[in-house]
Amino acid sequence: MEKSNTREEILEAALDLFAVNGYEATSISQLADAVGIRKASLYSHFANKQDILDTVVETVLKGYADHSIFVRADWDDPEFTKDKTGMTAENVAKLIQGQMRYILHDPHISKGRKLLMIEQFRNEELAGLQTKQNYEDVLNYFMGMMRFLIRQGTLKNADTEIMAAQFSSPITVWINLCDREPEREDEVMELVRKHVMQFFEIYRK
Amino acid sequence: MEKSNTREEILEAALDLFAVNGYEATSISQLADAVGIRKASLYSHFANKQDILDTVVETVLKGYADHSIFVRADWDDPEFTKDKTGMTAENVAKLIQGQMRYILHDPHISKGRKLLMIEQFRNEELAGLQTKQNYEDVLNYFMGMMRFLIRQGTLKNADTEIMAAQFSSPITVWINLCDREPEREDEVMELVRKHVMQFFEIYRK
DNA sequence: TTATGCCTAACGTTCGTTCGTTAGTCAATA
DNA sequence: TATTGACTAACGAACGAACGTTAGGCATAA
Repeated sequence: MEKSNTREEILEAALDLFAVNGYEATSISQLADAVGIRKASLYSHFANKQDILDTVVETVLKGYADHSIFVRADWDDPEFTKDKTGMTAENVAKLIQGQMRYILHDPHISKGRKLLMIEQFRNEELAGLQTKQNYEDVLNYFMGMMRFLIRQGTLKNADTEIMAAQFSSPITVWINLCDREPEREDEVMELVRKHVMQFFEIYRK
Repeated sequence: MEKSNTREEILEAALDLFAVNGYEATSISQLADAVGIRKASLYSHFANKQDILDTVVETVLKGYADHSIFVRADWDDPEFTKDKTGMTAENVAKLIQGQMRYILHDPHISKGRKLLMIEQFRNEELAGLQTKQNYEDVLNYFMGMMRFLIRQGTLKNADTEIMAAQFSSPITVWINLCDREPEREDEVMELVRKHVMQFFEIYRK
């Protein structure tokens, strides 16, 4: 018989449901139905409902730490930036669009993001995670990028924290829009292109 | 005997609870406890739980239509802009800070905003409201402002939709941050000041 | 044999909702 | 002025359904 992976299926279904309905509004029965087992069987894998949420969050967190674009980049490391010499407006626009497509469509990332959004006012731990992942890490990443582009002579010198906020915030807002209305992705991608082009224009040295 | 306003107290408490826990995760008993009556008494005022949500949303919507800064402004109307001649970077920064303080602290507005945020993936009607109120109306307002500032000769000519997105998105992101971590409001207000100053600088004609 | 994974059944609690009752208000009527 | 009846808003009690959780049984695999 195949090795059972029910535990992973439960976590998968839990993330699915929590990301749309939230933790409290998702019932053990719904979750069991989604997995295709009886609800009592869930307790062969987890101590209780809270344990499922904790494990889901842990998994999301680990996936983020392992795969996030934003925490792994180090714009002060020559090794990281050695293939970043052709950072024209067009290329950066394409880069950003690619990163957006990835974080919009990767199932774990997008559901994790929605979960944090939904639970941010009820769960203090998740509120902190939301600030770190979708604000501070993003801001830091783009601050590094701005410093690099200034150092390169592509952009003029200015407060990099503000530059990073002005560059990244429209993207953050548009990602949220796509999470809500996925059919607007093409429209948003065109806006992103225009945004990046115009940003490079106005900050051009 | 005093005229009873239990119905309004229920709606008040419902908005309170829905904005933090969401609709499904808020129980009729919690709501009754918050108001200080028995849960059966709620049914003297509303047909059922859904009716309470509908009325809350209706109320929030009406309050928004009546008081929103963003839908009432018409930057093409001379009557509206006649006292807007002194729109220097400093003055706009102060204006924005004032508007932010208002929408951050007005109880109805802030709770309504949180409710939309929490319910945006579950409730299609509220998803549409979220897009309209916190994206499209805001963008339109600032597009009008940008057109005005270009017409005045304060800012250089550029795609006003992108300008408005670049101007408003950091503000949107920071409002969300303050909703989650209110103690960072002062820090955010300083960022807003810097953002507006730098925006006027880079787009200066 | 032991351990695992899923099952059925049942637990006590809470859910949203309905019912009938009661006390108080108000206007019309006698 | 006093009596009546309609109306309202609150109540306690109870409903069936769903909640999260536990216990015990029964296969299969190690």
